[in-house]
Amino acid sequence: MAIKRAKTMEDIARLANVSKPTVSRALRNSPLVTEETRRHVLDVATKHGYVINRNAQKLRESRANTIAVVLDFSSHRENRISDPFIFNLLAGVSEALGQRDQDLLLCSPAHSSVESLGSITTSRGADGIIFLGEGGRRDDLIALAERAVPFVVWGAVEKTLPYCAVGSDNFQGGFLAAKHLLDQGRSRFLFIGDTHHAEINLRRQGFIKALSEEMGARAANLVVSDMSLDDFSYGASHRAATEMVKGPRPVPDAIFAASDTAAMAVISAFRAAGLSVPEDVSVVGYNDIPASEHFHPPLTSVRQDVHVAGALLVEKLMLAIEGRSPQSTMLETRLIVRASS
Amino acid sequence: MAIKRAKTMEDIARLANVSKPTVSRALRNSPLVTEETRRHVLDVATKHGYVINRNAQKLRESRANTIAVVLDFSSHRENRISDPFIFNLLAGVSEALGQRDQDLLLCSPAHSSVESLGSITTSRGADGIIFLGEGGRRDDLIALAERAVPFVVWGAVEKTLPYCAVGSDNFQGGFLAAKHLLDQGRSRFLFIGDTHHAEINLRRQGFIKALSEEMGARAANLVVSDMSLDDFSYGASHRAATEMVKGPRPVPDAIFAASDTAAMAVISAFRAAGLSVPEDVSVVGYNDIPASEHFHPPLTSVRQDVHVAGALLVEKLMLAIEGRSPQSTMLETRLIVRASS
DNA sequence: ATGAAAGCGCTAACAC
DNA sequence: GTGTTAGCGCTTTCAT
Repeated sequence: MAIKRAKTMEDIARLANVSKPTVSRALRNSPLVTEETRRHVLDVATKHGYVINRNAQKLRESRANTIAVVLDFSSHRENRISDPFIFNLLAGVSEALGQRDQDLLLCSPAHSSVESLGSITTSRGADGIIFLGEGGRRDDLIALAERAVPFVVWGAVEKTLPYCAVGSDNFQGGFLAAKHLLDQGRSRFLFIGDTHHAEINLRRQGFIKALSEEMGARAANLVVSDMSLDDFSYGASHRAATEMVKGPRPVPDAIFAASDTAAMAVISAFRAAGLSVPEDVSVVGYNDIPASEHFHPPLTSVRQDVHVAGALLVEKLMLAIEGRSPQSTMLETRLIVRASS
Repeated sequence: MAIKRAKTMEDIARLANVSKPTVSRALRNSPLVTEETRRHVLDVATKHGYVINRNAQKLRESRANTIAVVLDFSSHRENRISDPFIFNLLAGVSEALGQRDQDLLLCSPAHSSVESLGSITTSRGADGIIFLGEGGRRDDLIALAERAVPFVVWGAVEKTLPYCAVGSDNFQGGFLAAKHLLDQGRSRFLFIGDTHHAEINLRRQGFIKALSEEMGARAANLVVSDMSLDDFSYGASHRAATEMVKGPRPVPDAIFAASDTAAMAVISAFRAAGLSVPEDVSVVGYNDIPASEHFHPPLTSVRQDVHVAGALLVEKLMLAIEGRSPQSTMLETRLIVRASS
């Protein structure tokens, strides 16, 4: 059997007795071609299994119809961090891109600096970039905003950012968590999370805000403490919580952890130390990952709609690519109350 | 500010006082260029922030250095199926591709038939395809194997497959699970899983095999039953298990569920019915998803190395692209014993 | 409504 | 070692 060279537009043109541009127009549903000709061309094309060469098309056109999505796997793999939230987000983005017929180029930042990621657009491999998480590279992102690279970021939303961000309303999430814990009659509060992350810090601010509003009413007998973790893995959280339980009494009776994984670890450590959840201590997590519902006890958590998030990220990026300047948006958060609180 | 047109190779050539091909050679570290010239060209290129146009390059070259990865998000989203195993696999593949400097084009089968996915290679958007899960489209994959499209599949590994597959040794996994349950002195066995899936069916076969080997020794007082679920979600599994507990006694005292999610659901249902795990019933799951370790009780599960799996998938696909015919491979499975059994 | 010609940015063949 | 020429497969003028 002879080597099969893929059919080109020229081949189809010859087979259909028309010219190359006519084939092009027919395939693109141009109004400049007779319905009859179009039918004929399409017939011939499908019969011969013709598929357009995307690379030639991309070279010729100004747009690649491809979006680069940057997702930091590495931090997830090494410690089996188990917070699958980011994957749900990826699914949301994937679907939104599919609806717009955009290809999704998945990039890992591990192998490439933000600098070189920026060049993915100038190298015309993609029209724009979606960063799923700022991953401690905010400075790089700010630098990238200077260059004419269309991109949007899932992460903390702040007025001062020079780029478009979409993110959960972290402040509101923390606020809701605190309100709920106050409603349970708790008084010794603990916040768990690495406040070096902007998102986490906002959650803490909302948390504190709700508590301080309450201060007056409750004769200032509220106690707020912090446990900062720079490693969100289950293991690290568990160790830290175990240490804490061994420490000075009384231990907190209300915990807000900035991730479900950490919340689960803490619950586990507390129970191992003989404390009951929610009897002795109420716990609230963040992200409402699927496992939270099945945890024992089922975990109260702050949920955000990843589906909407994905659609929003894509929509804004499209605007950015068209040269407009989309606004950042915060997504409503919702407290899913379960047995852990 | 004037509109910035991206610099082309020609621009760099002019700026460096050399010809276009020389720039090309310099960038590609061709031995056909003086070290001095190369330095000079590279200097000019970096100084002017030149990045090569990947589309032009792809059009010209026979390879795109891009791999399409097909991942069925939809089944995961709708019922929050929560088995993040496939994402870990994606991470493994992503890393392996990164190491080989291959781009990863993420495709959702929802928007595209296998037929059209096959054309992604002929359209030169990618050199080959990695299917992460056969997702009930085995017939399509078999059809695709007829066409000259390089692809590999994560899924069931069987001698008769006309394509290259990489997968966990499902038979061995089921076998190990049964052996372990037998070691716990159990006698009323239940297998949970949709045996229409080839992978699941193999797990069941290994499970049955181990039990039947034991039959002789134990005076045939073993009981084996099945619970088939066509929906692996936590909710469906939970409902089915709840029904079962209400049914005729005695209930099983040893359960092997073909996914961790289902295992968790069953444990939860059984405990709600007043049964204890592992006192009354031992449970073993499959995949060892991160949540398994944190479940209550921690779940015994069959683990497979996704990191190795990703590397293997990529390696074999590369061979396929080079025109060779890589062999299918089964990955060793390991039983991670935890408190649930 | 259709065709002829030009050119997107790159690399491979061939000259020198 | 370097430059010249040609062409990858497509879309877009510009004719007709």
